[in-house]
Amino acid sequence: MVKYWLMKSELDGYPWNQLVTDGSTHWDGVRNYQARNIMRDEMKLGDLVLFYHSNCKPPHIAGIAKVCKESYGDFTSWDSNSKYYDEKSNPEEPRWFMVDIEPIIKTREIGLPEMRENPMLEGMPLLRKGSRLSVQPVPEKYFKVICNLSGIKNL
DNA sequence: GCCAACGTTGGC
DNA sequence: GCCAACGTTGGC
Repeated sequence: MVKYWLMKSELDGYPWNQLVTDGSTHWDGVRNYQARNIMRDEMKLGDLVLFYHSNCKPPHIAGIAKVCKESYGDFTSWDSNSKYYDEKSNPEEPRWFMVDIEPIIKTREIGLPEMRENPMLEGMPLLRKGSRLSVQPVPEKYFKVICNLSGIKNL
């Protein structure tokens, strides 16, 4: 059973185009337990991911990606040179986890204001006040709406 | 740059 | 286990 997710990336940090250039990437640097638990326990091979650009005007969905490797320890967490270093994490007992994703298809840029205005998206976790989770679930119905807004028929 | 909404830390 | 202080996220 395929599940759906949304991952936030800053436009000037790791944008969609970079993911396309790289072919796939490991989602390192998540240091929030809720987001970690989702990656560690729930994201499975083949799950689909809305790739969201934050910290830009307007914030928007940029593309759809797919989980191409399930969770493993975030190696930046035991790299003392990394800005994501955490002394309490190590390869034997990783405290932080990541998954790999690969790009599937670019969407139309669907801005946050447009999404807020769309009654079909009412209740989507991303649109909740104070929603800060960088990795979050997307109920299937909302994912379908996003696809429709982009003219994407079959994935 | 502001600030609301969280999440984390640490004293008690 | 409570909660004040502090830090971060991220829209605006």
